[in-house]
Amino acid sequence: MNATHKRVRTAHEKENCKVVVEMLSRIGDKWTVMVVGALSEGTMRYTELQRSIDGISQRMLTLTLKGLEEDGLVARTVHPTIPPRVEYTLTPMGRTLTKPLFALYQWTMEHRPAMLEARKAYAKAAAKKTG
Amino acid sequence: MNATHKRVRTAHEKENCKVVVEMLSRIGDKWTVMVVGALSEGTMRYTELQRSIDGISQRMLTLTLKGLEEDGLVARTVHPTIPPRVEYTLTPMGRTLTKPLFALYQWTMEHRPAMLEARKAYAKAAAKKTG
DNA sequence: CGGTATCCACTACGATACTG
DNA sequence: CAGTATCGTAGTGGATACCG
Repeated sequence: MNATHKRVRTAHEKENCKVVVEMLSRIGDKWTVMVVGALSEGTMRYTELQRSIDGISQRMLTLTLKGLEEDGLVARTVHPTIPPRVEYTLTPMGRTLTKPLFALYQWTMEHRPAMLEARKAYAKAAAKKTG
Repeated sequence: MNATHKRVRTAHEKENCKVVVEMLSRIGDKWTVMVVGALSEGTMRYTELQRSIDGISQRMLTLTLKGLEEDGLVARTVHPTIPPRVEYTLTPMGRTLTKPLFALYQWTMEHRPAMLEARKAYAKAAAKKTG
């Protein structure tokens, strides 16, 4: 609180917002969330991931895994056998990410129906104006 | 827990993952988070938002606000004065969104240093390989 | 003031082909 | 099996100009 009528400083001040945005751009994209989700169930091989994540291309799987590895969220282990066996697993830090992701999941489940409703209502209102 | 060595069913099963992804694609993008962050401090006018969100274009501000309004997360109030005065505010549902966003913010603050470290280490390791 | 409309650059991504 | 390399395209978003 301060003496003026103005706001208190919250977590949503500009600077703080930017780091969330920065994070979201790295971990909040479609494929990254899917990969983290898949790996949250345990270690997986490249092809397993590809099969378990519907619609992902080799290119995107590779890029996504590289990004996660670069950020220290996923560990890559190569078993130098023939044929090669490469396993991916969440690092301890990577595992902690599932918690806020789960918070988002809960929020989603709780509010998705209302949002879908809102969208229908919005569409209806727009249609009324147009037609 | 179940009898097999396999996983228990978690929030990260494919289907559930998809709704999180779907949500993220609507509320997880750069500008949406910035707008929600700005509005978490209270009602704001269009131009105020534009000034407070660094680098946003009119186009994106308008599109983002429309999206949020469509989803029932932001309410738009037009005061038919001259010059016009349009105010945006988070709906009750919109305000609940700040909570999981805050969880993400906390995670970010906690793990960002480690991630930056990891990235440096990764870059160094890559450089060593290349020569 | 609070937008809309148009254009255009950039990039993200899928498809495809090839490799150790 | 686990990738890399290349290409074409569709969508994203900034810049600019204009409107009620």
